[in-house]
This record gives sequence, C-alpha cells and structure tokens, in this order.
Amino acid sequence: MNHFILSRNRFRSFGKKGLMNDVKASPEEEWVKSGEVRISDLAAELGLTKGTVSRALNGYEDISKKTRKRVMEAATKRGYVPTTQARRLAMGLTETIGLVLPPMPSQPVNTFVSEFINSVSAALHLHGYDLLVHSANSEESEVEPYRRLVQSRKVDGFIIFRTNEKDPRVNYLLNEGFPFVTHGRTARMAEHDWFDIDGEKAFRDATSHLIKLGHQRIGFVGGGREFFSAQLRLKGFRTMLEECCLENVPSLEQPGDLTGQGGEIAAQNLLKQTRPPTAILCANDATALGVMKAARELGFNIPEELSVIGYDGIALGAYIDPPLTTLTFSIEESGKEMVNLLMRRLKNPDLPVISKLASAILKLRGSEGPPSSIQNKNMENCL
Amino acid sequence: MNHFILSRNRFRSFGKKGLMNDVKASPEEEWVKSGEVRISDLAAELGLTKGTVSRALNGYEDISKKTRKRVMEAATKRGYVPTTQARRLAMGLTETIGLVLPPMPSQPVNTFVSEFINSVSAALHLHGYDLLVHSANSEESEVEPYRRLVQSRKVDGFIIFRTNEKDPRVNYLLNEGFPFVTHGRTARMAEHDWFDIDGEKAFRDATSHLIKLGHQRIGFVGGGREFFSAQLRLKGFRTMLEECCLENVPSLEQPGDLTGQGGEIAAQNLLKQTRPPTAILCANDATALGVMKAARELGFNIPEELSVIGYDGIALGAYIDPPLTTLTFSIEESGKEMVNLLMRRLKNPDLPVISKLASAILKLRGSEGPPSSIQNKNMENCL
DNA sequence: AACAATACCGAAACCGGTTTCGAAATGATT
DNA sequence: AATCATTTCGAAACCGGTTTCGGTATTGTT
Repeated sequence: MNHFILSRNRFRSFGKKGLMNDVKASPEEEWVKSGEVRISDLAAELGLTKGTVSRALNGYEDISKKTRKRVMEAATKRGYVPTTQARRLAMGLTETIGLVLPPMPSQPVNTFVSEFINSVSAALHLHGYDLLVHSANSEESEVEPYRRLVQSRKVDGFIIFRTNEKDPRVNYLLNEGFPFVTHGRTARMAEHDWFDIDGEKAFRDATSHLIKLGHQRIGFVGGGREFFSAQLRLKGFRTMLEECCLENVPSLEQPGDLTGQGGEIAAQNLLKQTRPPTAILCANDATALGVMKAARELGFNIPEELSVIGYDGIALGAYIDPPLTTLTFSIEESGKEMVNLLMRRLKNPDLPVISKLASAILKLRGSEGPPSSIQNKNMENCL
Repeated sequence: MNHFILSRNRFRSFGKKGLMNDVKASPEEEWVKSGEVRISDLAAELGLTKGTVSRALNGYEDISKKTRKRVMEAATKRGYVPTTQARRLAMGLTETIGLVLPPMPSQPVNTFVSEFINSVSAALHLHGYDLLVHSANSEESEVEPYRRLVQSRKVDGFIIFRTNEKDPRVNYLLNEGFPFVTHGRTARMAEHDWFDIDGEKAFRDATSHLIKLGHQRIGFVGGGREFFSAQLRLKGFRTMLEECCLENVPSLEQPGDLTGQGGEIAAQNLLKQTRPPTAILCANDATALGVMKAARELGFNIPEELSVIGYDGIALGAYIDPPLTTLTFSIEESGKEMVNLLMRRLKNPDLPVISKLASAILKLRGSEGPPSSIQNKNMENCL
C-alpha cells in the first residue's frame, strides 16, 4: 500500500498568465505583475512572520519604525496588495453594499438609475466599500434577491430606491435587523434611515408658480398609490391649491404609473374634458413627456394653450420642443448622502434612526407660461 | 507559567441583531434567521465532520445517499447557506465580474448604461456570478480602477464598454493576461473577445433608406476619432454614398462628441451652409437630439425640410416631436452575449479569441421623409 | 470463510489574511 | 548590577469554507 503524497494542485490559473511570459513590458511601462506575492512571501523575504507584516502594514503601534519602514518598502517594491477575500473573511465583513435594480419595464427614462449608481459607487469608494449590483428577476418575489444576498453574506448593507409605502424589502430587512438606507420614505420610515427629496414642497412650489402665472384650472397626473413619493407630490399640489383658495376638482387629478404611456392616457382624460385644464403638473418627467405627446396630438400648443411641468430634471428635457420645465435635484448629492447615512449605521448599528430631506428646485425651461385666456377672479386675496 | 487561552472575541455584531430579540415574527412568516449557522455547526449537529458536510452538499460521489439526504435536509431546515467569502477564498476565485463606469459628462441619454448593467447583471447571475460596479474617478488614469480591482483580486474578469480604438484599459488587461470582453471593437480586437453592433451595416442601411427617399445631400455628424464605433458608422455612410454614385462632400461630414451639445454645434455648421443637407445622419441619439434642437432654432421643419436619423434606439425618442427615427439594437442581447463570451473565457483561458457581431435595425418613427424639393437626377442608374 | 474491491467518511492541510497573547530584547531606574 | 517597565516581534488561533488522502466498514468474489 504505497501511498505518496503527491503535490496538490495549489497553483490556480490566473487569467492567461502562462501566455504572458514572452510578452515583455516596455522599459517605461515596467508594470509590476500583480497577484503574485502573498503576505507569507513578503514575511519570508523579510525574515518576519506574516502576523508582524500584517500589523506593520495596518499601522499597529507595536511595530518599530525601522521594521515598519522595511516592511512598507518591501511591500511597495514587490507590489504586494492583500487579497481581498482573505482579509474580508478574517475581519468578518464584506465591505460591500448591495443595490438591487427593480425590474425595468422598459421605462422611457432610466437615466436616473445610471447616474445614481455612479454617485453611490463613487461615494462608497471613498469609504473603501464596493458596490454589488444585482438585478431583480421579475419572476420571483421582490425580496428574494435581498434574502439571497443577506444569507450568503455577500453584502454588509443595502441601498434601496424607489420605495413603496408598504415595502416588502423594508419589512424583510427590518425584520432581519440588516442595515440599509432608502431613497424615499415608507410607512415604517420611523424605523429606518432614509433620504428623500421633499416632493411635497416641490409641488407646492410648482403649483404656486402656475397660479402666479394666472392658472386656475390645473391638472395633476400622479403615480400609483403604492408610490409614497407620488402621494406626497399630490399632497403638495392640493395644499397649495387650498392655500390659494382654488377649488380642488377631482376630475383634474388623474392617476398615472410614472411612465410615458401613463402620461398619454391621463392627458387624454384631462384634455378631452369640456373645460380642460390650462396647465398640467406631472409626477415625473416621463409622464410629462407622455402628456406633451398627447397634447400635441390633440392640438394643444405648449405652452400657449397648455403648460406642462415635470419632475426629475432629466437632461433630455432640455432638448425637446419646448424644453421641459421640471423640478430637479442633485442625484450626486442623493447618492452621497445615502452612503453617509449607511456608513454611519454600519459603524454603529445602535444609533437612533436619522433621515435627510433635500429639496428640489424648479428649473424653468419653457414648457409653462401664462394661460391664453386669463380669467383671474380674486387672486390677490390669496397670494 | 500559567497561560489560559481566553475566549476570543468570536462574536461579530451582525446588523442590529441585538435589537431583534423582542421582535417576534408572525406565525405565517416564520422567517429563518439567516447568517447564524455555520458548516461546523451543521457538522456537529449531524455527528459528521465539516469536510463530509461540504462534500455532501457539493455533490461529491463518495457520500452515501442516506448521508447526503440527512445533510441536505438539515441544511435546509437550519437555513444553512455557505459564507461566500470563505468559499471564494478556499476555491481561489471571486465569482465576481467588474464593470467600471466611464466618467459621465451628464449626457442627455444615459439610459443605455442602466439597461446594460441590468442585463449583464441578470446574465451573470445565471452563472452564479456577481457584478461589481465601480465608478471611474476622472482625476486619475483610466486604467487605475482596473489595476486596483485586479491587484486586490476582487474580480475574475471585466466587462468593458464604450471602447476607444486605442484603449489603455484593453492594453493593460491584455498585458496582465486578465480576462475581459469588450462591447465594441478596438485596434487590438484580434487579441481579445469582443461583442459589437455592426454599425457600418447599420449606417449603410440608414443611408440607403434616405437615398431611396430621394435625398442627395446627406449630412453626417460623427463622434470623435477615438471612438472606433463612430468611425465604422462613418465608413458605412461613405460606402453607401459611393455605391449609389453620390458625391462625398467633405463639408457635409461634421465631427461630434456623441453629446447633445456636439450635435447642436455640428448641425449649425451644416445648416448654415449655402446648400444645406436635406437629411442628417447622427452617430447616436443624443447627437440627433442636439441636431433637432438646432434645426428648430434655425427654422428647419422636421421632417419636411430636414430628415434626422439617430442611433441607439433610446425609448424616449418615441415621445419627442417628431418621434426620432433611429437605429436600434437589443441591449439585453448585448449583455447576455458578452457574459457568454466572458464565461467561456473564464472556463478556459486558452481558447482562441472569438467575437460576435450583431446587427441594428432601422426603427422608423417619423423624423425622416422625402426631401421637400426632389431634385433627383439619375437615381435609377444606381439603385 | 478468507480476501480483494468498493463505498463511505474522518482527519488534516489549505486558502491568505487578522488579531491576541506571551516572551524576548531593549531601555530605564535605583 | 539587578530589577522593572517598555518595545518589539514570534507563535498560534481563527475566519469558514474546500479538497486530498487514508483508513474502516461494507460488500463482492472465489
């Protein structure tokens, strides 16, 4: 029974490294081949143990200046970079944040998503964190991706956006006690950190702007009831109408689904009325684009016969005719703030819940103006 | 010399778990708390070693059916999910693909990026891979993010898009022998896997379409010389002009930068000429939007006095006036194909380089039509 | 019934780091 | 010079898995 301990397969293929031997880097670009040197190699080379090397590199105080210098020089010289997986396993954290893309029903405007990802990723990077982007499979439950990521311990926390009032994702993570921050409020917003744009105020502003221009019949195209943010925008609209003593006409409030198609349908419902509105506020820009399309097809000139205002500030709004007046906010700031909230939470899970409300600003671009037939009655009383 | 091995701090805080003790899950939703049970727990519980449990769960043949069943049942019952970091360290791979977002100069249309990320992520997920999205800091070199990800061994490969003809990222990764796939060709396309849309053919088609409509003076707004794809589109344009015996007028070829602003400037240059073109082909939709804006401001009616065709197929092109005719392709297919290429490469790094060319289709939406003053001379000869 | 073949599982090395603990070396004090 | 306090580093456990190797228990063969 002769049994030799054969050499184990300890050499993992690393890309096409084998093919690289005959490729000589040019003198100027003497790139240090990466992924070669391990902490034990470095330690052996220096006559130290890997524990010492690790402490030297991580700024422990019990390392002499001389040794630290030796170690760090050797590390840079040999191009040592710790293997992330090993470090994370040892330290018991992933240094990764998850972001699950909601199913995209080919919405007209997904520009928000890419900018948001960009800003979140950049902000995370400043904290040494990575961003793991996961796509939601529309077949399965909304929380399934989150559950998987939590269970496999792939992330330390989540960035959630496009929240619903009753949000299963929020419920799940709250139940798990897993850290996360939302972009948008929820019914349980008292229990979790969140960042949001003050849509209510934004729509008060926009409504006020239209009223000052002389509009008295203002339409509103909202989002579904499930979108908390859309509800708040509607609330802002109603509030300002009330403040200005304008009647709240139910038929002028149309539901939408935050898509261009939804905007078209809603606009048709509004503009075919016997007394159509002279202005339409839209819960987002995609909706506004649909509204403008429907208005054109029904023969309404914008802004002479119909003012339209959107929400989101998509860049493309500046290129259409007329350019879309919209409520805009900084996506970059959103990402940055959310990351700040999340990092704070990760550092200290027991801190009280906090939130941040940013404001949108009205960006006038030309799709609104005074109504053609001004029929002001008693505006001065209220404004 | 009494030395007791004290209990080390082996308990890592896991979210706000401490706070969860008094939160009782409702009976129906008896969620299994995740992240609790380790493979050693499972092994102890079953009276096995963790090696055996691991082999049982991973389908090794040297495990009896009975034992395997016991193990798997216990695993599901206890909600055991292997810790990703540990598995990856042991197996020497990351199961993660990197995607670095190029700096975004707030383009009008970034919808491609989010859709692309979505499809890539979904496709990767089918292979058990994760997507790590990194943002490029415009301060530093373009390859720096790649270098960091390679050195820290955070990813097994890359998805690269928006390639330049001479692409430093491609050079770096090729030099490292690190796996990747590009969306778009490069000068070194013979050395790496790539996926691309046949932009040359697409622009031949679009040009042919315009010529058949009767256009004889067709303008072209391209991208910078650095964008290989834009060059190929220009080539397709020229080729078709030649095939149809139309003169190639240099002044009708304007450079652009693939942005709306670039489109505006280029369109002004074209339309202020004494004999302006009756149609303009644009290297992408963002450019086309800028062209349309400039045309409007200069008093050109679209499509009566000027036809405009873009490239990208952005969804919201359907909502502007007139709806933008464009060359479109499936982003979902792009992502899927690229992932397939990359997975193949990862499985066997030494396989020969392959590539895939998909075709774009012309989506007629209304921004093109016959020229107002048809001055056909001898079209029949050529078509 | 004795023996070889097979099925099955335990033991242990290993992945590449981090962190704790104790001891040796050094410096300060009396 | 002996004692004590500090620096500084080595040794080893540990994170949570995977994989190899060898030894039993079981089955099959003659």
